[in-house]
Amino acid sequence: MKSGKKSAGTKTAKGEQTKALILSTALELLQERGYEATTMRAIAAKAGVSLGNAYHYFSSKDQLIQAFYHRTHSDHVRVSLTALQKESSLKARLLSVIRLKIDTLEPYHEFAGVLFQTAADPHSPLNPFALDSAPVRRESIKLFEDLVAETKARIPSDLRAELPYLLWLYHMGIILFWIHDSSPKQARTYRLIDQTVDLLDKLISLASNPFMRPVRKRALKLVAELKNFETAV
Amino acid sequence: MKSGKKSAGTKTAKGEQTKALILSTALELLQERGYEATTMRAIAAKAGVSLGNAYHYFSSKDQLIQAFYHRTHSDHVRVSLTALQKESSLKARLLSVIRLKIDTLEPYHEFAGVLFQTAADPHSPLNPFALDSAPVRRESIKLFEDLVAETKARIPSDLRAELPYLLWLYHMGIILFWIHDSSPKQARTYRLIDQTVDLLDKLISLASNPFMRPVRKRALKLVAELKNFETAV
DNA sequence: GTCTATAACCGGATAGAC
DNA sequence: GTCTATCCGGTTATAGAC
Repeated sequence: MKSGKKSAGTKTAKGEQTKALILSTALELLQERGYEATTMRAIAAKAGVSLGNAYHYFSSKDQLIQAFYHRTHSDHVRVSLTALQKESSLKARLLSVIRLKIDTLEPYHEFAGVLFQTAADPHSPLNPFALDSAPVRRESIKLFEDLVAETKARIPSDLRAELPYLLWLYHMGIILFWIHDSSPKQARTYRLIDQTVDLLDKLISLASNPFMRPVRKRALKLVAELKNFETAV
Repeated sequence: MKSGKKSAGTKTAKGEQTKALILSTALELLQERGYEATTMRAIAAKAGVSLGNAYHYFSSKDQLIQAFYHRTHSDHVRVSLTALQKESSLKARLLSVIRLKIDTLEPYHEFAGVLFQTAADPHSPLNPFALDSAPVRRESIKLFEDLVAETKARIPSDLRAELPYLLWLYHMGIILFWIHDSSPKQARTYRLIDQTVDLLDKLISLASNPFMRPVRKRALKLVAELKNFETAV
């Protein structure tokens, strides 16, 4: 997955319609056949447009995948925000959000691998070491900010500040595991989530302990540096 | 990067030669021009063989990249083993090995991204959640076993058992960072290495403390499970 | 049976006419 | 905004040479 150029702006209502048609067709095919078998030609044909026209709206196959990612991301944020209203403890909140993420992605397990190969690409919006510039990623981390903000757990402010990013990173790790998980209904991933959330909760308490302060300070300084990494080339 | 079929065995001396020629030509071109610009046709042309012949020895462009990875990996193991003879503390040993890894990869920074996009592919030998089956990966972890084995730091045996895998995972993370690092001479990566090794050393001591036993036990059980994950599809 | 070559296929991407 | 024609490069089929 390469960094994407912008897709053509849709200036007219008709264009908007065509674009939406192409995207939904692509999603259907991706779900049915997986990534490789879903050729741009097949998408165009099924959507009843020419190949060239498909490229007019999505400048690459990647753009289509990005668009897919946006969609699942929005879905996830929406259901998560609802769920968060029902939970107050950090642990319960985190558990909900992560489980919902996997629930959201579930229909696309077959081809999700391709999506996250992206994380290794310096230009990807999922790049874990990039500045906050990519909107998807910023939004994605924002969810974890909300998650942390409204919990009343006693967490030192230095840790609290970095926790959203750390949890986002953790969630990326879970997704990576899930991609590889071929157990029935991805049961292993859900088990892993239960166990890791439990552990994380304990580790956060531990790290909040005053006598951990020096190590914590040092670790957090590192994390901040990691994050504010200049990726511009 | 897809999982690779086996390349044709080289049965004759001449074949061996041709194969080596193609590989070294590919490496040159990759270093000169990067991944995309190094087409199979260009490799074949520069090596003075036909396209079909190149494919006889490397059944895909991927295979070529894998072969490259093997080569840098062997280089790294070799220099690391030498370096390890000079260091006894865990911290110094780890620092050497990780720095040398980046040194080894340095000439290929330009196109390394492609290489590690692979890690997200369930069939990749770099897959962090696969069984130990892939030889490259097993060997790769073996280096960290050697690293840990001959250090006399007081580490509880449960942690000691998982430490090689954990350090390998850490080293993969460093590589991921390095791929994204466009600072001059990748200075940021080297700084990150210094800082993280320092921190890891402290964390290992901390985790070795008897009062950490419950958390440690729990975390290690998780790690073992993570690792012995059945990837077969 | 191992090598080597040529020709073709396929799918992502682009150019340019309408 | 839409199309057709074309490029380009990974990959495959296949046939002849050692």
